Amino acid sequence: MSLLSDKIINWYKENKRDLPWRNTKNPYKIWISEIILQQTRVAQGYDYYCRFIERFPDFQTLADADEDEVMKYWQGLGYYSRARNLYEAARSIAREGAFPDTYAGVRKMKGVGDYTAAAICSFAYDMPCAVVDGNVYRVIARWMGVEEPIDTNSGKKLFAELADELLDKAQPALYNQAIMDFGALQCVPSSPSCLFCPLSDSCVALQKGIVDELPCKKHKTKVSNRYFHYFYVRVGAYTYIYKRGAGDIWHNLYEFPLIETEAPLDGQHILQIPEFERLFGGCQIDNIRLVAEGVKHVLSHRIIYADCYEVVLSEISMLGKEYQRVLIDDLHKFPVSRLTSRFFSLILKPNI
DNA sequence: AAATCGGGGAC
DNA sequence: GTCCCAGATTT
Repeated sequence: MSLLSDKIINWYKENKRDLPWRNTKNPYKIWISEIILQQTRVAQGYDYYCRFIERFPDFQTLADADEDEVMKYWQGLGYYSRARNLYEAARSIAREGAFPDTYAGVRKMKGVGDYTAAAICSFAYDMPCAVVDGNVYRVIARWMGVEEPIDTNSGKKLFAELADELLDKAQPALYNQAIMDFGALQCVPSSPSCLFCPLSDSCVALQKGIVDELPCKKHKTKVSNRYFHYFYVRVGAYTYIYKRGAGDIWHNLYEFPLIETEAPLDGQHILQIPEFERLFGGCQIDNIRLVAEGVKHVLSHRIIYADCYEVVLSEISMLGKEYQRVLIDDLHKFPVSRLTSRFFSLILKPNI
């Protein structure tokens, strides 16, 4: 065991957070917690974990559920492929009969990469697998003064090797938990309290005065704009929604009929484009009005500007078969994006 | 190797 | 505004 392990574990015993997915060796619960926490802060995922485990206490219950319900429990969390992969993996496990108990078996599960496999195997099975998440990158980069970028193949390989060497193989679960909590609470990204850090006397980055520069990244994510025009169709007590397909954001979430344009387009012009005719051709439009304009919705790599129109159709009108007709009162049952959720509350709640 | 995939919170 | 979060998958 290294110097790092002793000091971090001692720090952990004094500063650890009490979290519901700790103090269990149940691989299912650990798996669920790890998927929820991918790129997600504990504070954001905490309630989702509790609700998810309450509704789906084991993989068989999850496998027996409808995918729409699983997505509903994921609504608002983001990165929805996690929920789809989780469901697919649960059905696969149900076919196999038992949760995998080898590293290779765990690593093959849909949505489980190197980090999550190491987390499950160390926490549930006490295997000597080093986790390498954002916290670990930061702690190792700073403590050892590694200036290699963490977002390149060679950089990831280097940090994985370093993490393996530093792992306390006698107590991998405890060490892994400790180094991640240490990164999350003590060795924080911005303005860490190095004065009160138990590693300050051996931290290379602190000695060099480059704590704030580490870890290094090579890439910046490019952000582009998208322009969405939604149509809240009203036919009596009914409206229309559709399920988004693969190859784009919000796969398997529902939303109102949508026209996307490459640039902003106002209400005068939206009526004249071919997509509008394709959507509403054959319908008798009694009324159309703009209910929300230029609603800004920010994703990590996109900025969406969304309009929403209310379109009142006569009773005989029908949209294409790709759209499903649902009671307006039932809209809340469908899994939707945060943006669509906003439109729901905007439209469905009475104006004061 | 680079892009894609959400949403929220800290600064 | 910027950066990051118990990352994985696709191209």
